[in-house]
Amino acid sequence: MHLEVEERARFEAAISEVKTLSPRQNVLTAGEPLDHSILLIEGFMSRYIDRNGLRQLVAVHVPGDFVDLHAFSLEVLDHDVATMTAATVALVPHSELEILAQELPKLTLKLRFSTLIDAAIHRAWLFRLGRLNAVERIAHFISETNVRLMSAGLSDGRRFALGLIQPDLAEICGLTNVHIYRVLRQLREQKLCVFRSSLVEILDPEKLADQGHFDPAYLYIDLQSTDALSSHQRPTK
Amino acid sequence: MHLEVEERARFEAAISEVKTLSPRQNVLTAGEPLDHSILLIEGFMSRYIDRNGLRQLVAVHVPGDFVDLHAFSLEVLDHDVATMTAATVALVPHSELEILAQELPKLTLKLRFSTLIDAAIHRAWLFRLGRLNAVERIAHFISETNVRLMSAGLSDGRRFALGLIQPDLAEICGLTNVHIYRVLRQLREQKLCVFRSSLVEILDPEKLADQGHFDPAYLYIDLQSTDALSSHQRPTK
DNA sequence: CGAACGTTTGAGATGACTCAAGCGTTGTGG
DNA sequence: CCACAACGCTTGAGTCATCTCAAACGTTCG
Repeated sequence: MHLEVEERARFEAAISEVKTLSPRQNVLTAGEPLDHSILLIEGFMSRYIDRNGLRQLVAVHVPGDFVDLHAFSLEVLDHDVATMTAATVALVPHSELEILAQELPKLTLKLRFSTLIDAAIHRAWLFRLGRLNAVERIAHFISETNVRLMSAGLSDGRRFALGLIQPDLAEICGLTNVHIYRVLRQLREQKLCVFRSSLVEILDPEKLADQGHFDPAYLYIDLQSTDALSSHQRPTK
Repeated sequence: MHLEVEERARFEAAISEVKTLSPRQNVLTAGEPLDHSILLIEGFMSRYIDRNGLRQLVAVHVPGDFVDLHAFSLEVLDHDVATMTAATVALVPHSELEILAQELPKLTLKLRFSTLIDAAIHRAWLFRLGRLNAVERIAHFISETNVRLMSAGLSDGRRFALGLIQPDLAEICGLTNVHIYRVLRQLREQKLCVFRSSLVEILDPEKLADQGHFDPAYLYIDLQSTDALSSHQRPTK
């Protein structure tokens, strides 16, 4: 998200606390009332639905993402939030967000835009789960994550660090972890990409994207320019 | 969505055109720039992703829903929009929405709230596709639709009209239409529900919801009160 | 050093798919 | 108004992708 100098300053002043979180830690639980939102500064976090022990990830967050900005309006979340790796987060009280909203309408537009991107990513995940087979799902996820991390300055387009393990991929792609292993082996043998727990290496980004029917348009990222915090193309309105 | 008298009047004044659409008609195409949003007044509409001929529905809209309010900020959609049945829609120019946003901040909050519900429904669909089997997916979808239609005053909790055919269910649930038939037969034989193209009859709503691991919390509907337009619980902020 | 957990591998089961065909219904044009 | 085409529904047989269960091995962490 591209912020003007003043916006950034005001936004940073609104942060009530910066916290370090340990890996694999539950952070928020569905149904809890919330009075602040979380900005992810470093590390990876996830949002997931857990019903009767059936766990499905609905989002993976990379540095620069607001993890639960939607809680500002919804007040209560319909899902849980957890860290995947160790993480640094900034807490922003909803009361401060309300003040910011009134004083900096352009910033509000940018924040709203980011919740809409979040929804667009949900839709891409729906396509992935509904219409792609196992190999294609993984290829799609890795391609998507690669683009998002490039935009955050955390991937060079071929290699990036990711704190995910095979059971995570299973919960993301609606598969079992045993099957994830077989799919990863296949991607390795096809020389498309190598997934080693904490490091992903994409050998052929274009073929991988093809295999996953991936087109980054829905991320609304201006691939020409990136900035440190994360760089969803800014709304022109 | 609950609107105050003034809000409703101003909102209705913002409508530039009311249109009747024929069934099974494409209305918007991904990538097209948009300068207005669509409010569905009567009938059913869908949003779907089509990549290389693979079609996946990402949303079904019922009367009272804004179909593409997110286009107001995104400007371009990442998916297509179509009618499922004959439909009546109201067009609201984005320029008018912008004026409304400035003059009626509370209305803006309500509109934003409705886009967040939209995202919450996406997440429930992710759970459905990622973690439920065929019978459970259909049970979940029918239970969800029942609650949404009750809230719109279009279901009594046991019967409702729906313009969907079996291939639609297939594209919603990530299954093939042949398999949809077998699942529907099973639901019929289990005396849970009967789906007859244009009429859905739920014989045991509670068991059906159980079967689909369905909990309506994510719809943020106040099930005590309903109103004609649609009645997402209004944000208190 | 042991426990917990992730990874790797195999064998067998099964849910959903594919292909194929007949039937019913709807809409349309002659 | 009838004939036909298009499309949805129903059914069966066979295939295949993914799951389940089980077990061994490696790694990390306390």
